[in-house]
Amino acid sequence: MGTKAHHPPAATENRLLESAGEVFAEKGFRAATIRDIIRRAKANIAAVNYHYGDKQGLYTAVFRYARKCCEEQFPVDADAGATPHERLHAFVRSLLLRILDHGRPAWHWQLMAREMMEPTAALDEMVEQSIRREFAIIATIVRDITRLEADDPRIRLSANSIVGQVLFYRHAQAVVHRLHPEQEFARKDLEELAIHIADFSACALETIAHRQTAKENGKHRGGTRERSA
Amino acid sequence: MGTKAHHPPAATENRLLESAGEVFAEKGFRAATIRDIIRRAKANIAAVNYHYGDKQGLYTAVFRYARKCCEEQFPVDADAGATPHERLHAFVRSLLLRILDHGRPAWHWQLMAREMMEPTAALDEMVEQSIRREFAIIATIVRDITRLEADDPRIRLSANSIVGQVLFYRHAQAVVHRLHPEQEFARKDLEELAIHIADFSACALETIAHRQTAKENGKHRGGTRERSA
DNA sequence: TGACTTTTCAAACATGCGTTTTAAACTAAT
DNA sequence: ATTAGTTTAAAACGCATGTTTGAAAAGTCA
Repeated sequence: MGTKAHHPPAATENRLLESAGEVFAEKGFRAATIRDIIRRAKANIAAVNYHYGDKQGLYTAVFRYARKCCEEQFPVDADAGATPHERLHAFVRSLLLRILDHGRPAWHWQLMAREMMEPTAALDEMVEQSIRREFAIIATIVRDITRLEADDPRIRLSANSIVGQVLFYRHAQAVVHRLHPEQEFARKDLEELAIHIADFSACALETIAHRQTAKENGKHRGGTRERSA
Repeated sequence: MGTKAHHPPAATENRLLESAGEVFAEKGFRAATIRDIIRRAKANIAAVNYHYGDKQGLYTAVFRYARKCCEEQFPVDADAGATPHERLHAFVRSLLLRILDHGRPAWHWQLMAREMMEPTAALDEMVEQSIRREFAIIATIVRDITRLEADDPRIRLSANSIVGQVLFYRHAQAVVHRLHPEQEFARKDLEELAIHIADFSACALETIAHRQTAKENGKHRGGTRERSA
């Protein structure tokens, strides 16, 4: 069986994390079986108990590992220098690629999507240490484009609208595949998708911005035709 | 082996479907246990095997039942008479309420959301018999507002963007709750949400429409500043 | 009523799961 | 080489689950 180096601390631990990540993302916590995981990792069944206590311990370890990997691979670039529209596109593009790129650690965001839908304690950690920061970024971009007051609820709602457009392609991917089989998800297609979503959102935000400036400049001209139900 | 409902019009069968719907939506197919289902339905454990063959059979029966209920409760109203903007709002509002309204059969769309994320054969049936029709409706609305050619890919993308904004609040509900605890989801809040999403989308679509008419009216003026990466 | 079908029931079965146990293999320091 | 400390290995345990079974109950129709 030759290849085990012991000093490099945790050769099998890493294999376990990788395999477990795949399986958890693929099948979900409950449906994932330890025997499947250790088989892919070429480890013994007692390894998970020895290293992580139990299945739940392995899961949280995998989740932390996934977060670490994501952050290393896609550092949060506030990129304050570029224009708001460029930052909007960069944000959308980054999120879209992270979520859909078939790059190697494809299971990271599949895990996250599962947690969003069926939250465990791991989601709290993720919200506080990652999502909240990301949301602040997109909220700032929205504010820069619309010139709305910082506490205007439309900022939060618009940020949700932008993120929602992106996440749609992860959460409803199966539906999109069935509905539009011609839609591919290669790198090139993702770039086009990012352009559309950023453009669609920018159009909406700009209109909101125009309303805003119109309201500020000429208050004598009654309200600026707010669209309603 | 009887597959048919007989003289007593399936009293336990209905209880079984309702209970199973709750449990499947709550826990997912795998994590749901037959013993939990039959306990809530006050039925015997062999009932599911007798009426539906096995767990999988019960699941597909539940799924069909949920679809039937949804369609009865929210008939697809093309409502061709109203203006495109009104139809857009009606569509968004209808989808949002279906997805998030805490009305009695709240588990229907939770099931659907699960299927979107972890598709089984049931999803194919759902796409062909429900989703495709709904998508055609929103695509028509988008086309009416933007005046784009029927086969312009932007129609499909924009429809996705609209639906994505709505579905976000179902798929990422747990994140929204943690990120913005002040956001409530009572009926009133859902109405406001629907107005925002419809408005946000209408703004984007109108800008696209303006580009379109500008392009048609004056071709001498080079392209209308298409936003790009 | 009495034969016949349909439905309900309690119990058991078989399997796969997470976990534990016990011992062996390996490494590193004495 | 001996020792102590880690890591891996194989087998078994206990339990929950989906499923099956065989009979009792309820219902149906002559």
